[in-house]
Amino acid sequence: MTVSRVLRNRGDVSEATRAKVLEAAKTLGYVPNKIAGALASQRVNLVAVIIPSMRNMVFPEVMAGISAVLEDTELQPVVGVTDYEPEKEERVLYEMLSWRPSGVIIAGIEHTEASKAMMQASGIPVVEIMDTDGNPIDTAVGISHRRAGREMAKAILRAGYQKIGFLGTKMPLDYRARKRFEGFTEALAKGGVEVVEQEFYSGGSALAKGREMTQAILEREPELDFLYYSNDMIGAGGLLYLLEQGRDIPGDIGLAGFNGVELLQGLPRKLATMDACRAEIGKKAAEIIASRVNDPTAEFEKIIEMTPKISYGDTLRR
Amino acid sequence: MTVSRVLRNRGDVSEATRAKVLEAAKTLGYVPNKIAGALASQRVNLVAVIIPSMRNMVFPEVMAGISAVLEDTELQPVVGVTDYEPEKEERVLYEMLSWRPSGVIIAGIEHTEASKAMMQASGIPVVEIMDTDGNPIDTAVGISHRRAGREMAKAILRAGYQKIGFLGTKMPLDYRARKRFEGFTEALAKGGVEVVEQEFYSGGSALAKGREMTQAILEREPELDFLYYSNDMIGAGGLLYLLEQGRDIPGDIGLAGFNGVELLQGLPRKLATMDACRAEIGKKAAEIIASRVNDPTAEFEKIIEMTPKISYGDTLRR
DNA sequence: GTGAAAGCGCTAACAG
DNA sequence: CTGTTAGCGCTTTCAC
Repeated sequence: MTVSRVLRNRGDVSEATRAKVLEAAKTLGYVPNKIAGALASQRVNLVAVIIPSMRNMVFPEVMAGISAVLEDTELQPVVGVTDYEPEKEERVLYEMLSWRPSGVIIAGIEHTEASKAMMQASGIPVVEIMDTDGNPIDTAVGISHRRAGREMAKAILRAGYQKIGFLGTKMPLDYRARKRFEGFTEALAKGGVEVVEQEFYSGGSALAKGREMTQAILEREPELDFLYYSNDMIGAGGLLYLLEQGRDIPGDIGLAGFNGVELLQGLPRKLATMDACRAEIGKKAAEIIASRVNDPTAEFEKIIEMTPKISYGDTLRR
Repeated sequence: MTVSRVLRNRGDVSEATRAKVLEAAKTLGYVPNKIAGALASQRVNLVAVIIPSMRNMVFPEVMAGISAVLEDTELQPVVGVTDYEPEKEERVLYEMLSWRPSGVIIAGIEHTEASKAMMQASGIPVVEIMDTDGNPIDTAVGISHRRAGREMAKAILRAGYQKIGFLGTKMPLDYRARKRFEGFTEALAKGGVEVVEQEFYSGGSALAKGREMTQAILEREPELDFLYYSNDMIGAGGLLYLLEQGRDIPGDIGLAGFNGVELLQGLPRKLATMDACRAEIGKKAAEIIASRVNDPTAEFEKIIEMTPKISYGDTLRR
């Protein structure tokens, strides 16, 4: 009836009735039932955002980019977390799709067959973010992690480091970290250099783990002159440790991480790193969803690759 | 019809038909429409979780506690972010309630009148978390920040520090930080000590800001012998700065933060802090929601106050 | 400008 | 065990 029209500012309603309705709604604490609304109108202004974790620094920033863009639209993000588990991703996706969102933004480009089928069948725009090394279902926005690893390797070679160590997470399902490592070793190999020693961790405070791992790897292989960390947090731990040891950085030994986290600004030395373009990725992904929701017939690119830049900081010679 | 029954494992269905339905559903990539289901059954297995920010370390941990508990139930968390703005909280709440969730978990105990009215009128369990200094709508689970401030002040007095500086965020709407500060000054006053100097910041990398602020406050007031930070991140920045300056900690100058973030484990010295019981709060809040959803008539406590413990670390004399 | 009627895709309750 | 029926609270469409 008329009430519905007022609450949605649609159609012509006289000022008088309009005011009356608003008044009544407020005093009653009335909140319209979107479930019924969505069922009737076949429209849900929700965008499913599916990410592996909230504790990674990376994803809150992506979320911020998404929120900033969607804020100016009718759309709202709803997040689901997968803990890096493909089956959980599948469950979360199923759950979210059953609410018939207007679009999906999902981290990564690797998914189970069932997940891919669901997204394909959903008929809504799907944007896979963070990684462009693969075949997107619909659109992918991100960086090439393989390339990121290669670029870092080249910078290290240019600087003349020779005995390289790699420190990372023990996560078989972190495809992006793995791709970086692959690109890294591949480019080093081209320069005739190889990764001499590796160290992996899981769980615990990343900063503390970074210390421990750095100590451990150097005990096993004291001759290392460069340490490449799979994320900035463990890199920062390593940096702190080496400074305490009085090592000459970046002369005697160089360091680099990955991500460009804000935290690094406050460290005694700036860790070399590579920006993962998190906020831009979120922004772009949200823009794509928004525009395709408004105009489902519009053309769109399949892959949008951002170019991360190396930041040399104080731990990597030029 | 029967399809509905098998998809929900309800009622008796023969194995034969059951298998057939499942088969068909899978090949078609069929995802049931929860919107219609919710409308018909008047049940929505969603719990609205409303928090100020995702970038605060604090809230991801609370979320983890909530998720861990809800994982074992039918319920699912859906998060909304308010950016510490009361009107945004109001909008987010309205939006979420319009989807008729089974319960609400909301950070803080201060809300606009409209927000309170909505929650009251919703008729669903509401748990206000993080803060117990105030009048909960329904149930509150958290710590008393006023008390937390007092406890820290007492520890500082016991240790004999005399000239205290306070460093915090420029956030008029961070009620919890303010309550801590109030409790802090109040308890100091009882010991005949007062906060000699203050410094506030907003925006930027907390670690870097902690450095700058510490330098600034000590330039203005070099005699300070204790610095109380409103969060661990700026405290960590201050710690790093003072170590570089070669200051004797905690002899010459003491430091303390607030929150007990994991990051602190990896610093050169352990910053004194006070645990905010984040994971426990999330867990307890989710348990309350879960039990009240299962049995709406059950009795429940209005306020559940946790007791944070001081961790002296290496920056506060005993 | 406002009301009335149909129906969105399910679930619940009841028949068969 | 399986089919039928009547809504859930809105939006949409069409009359008034």
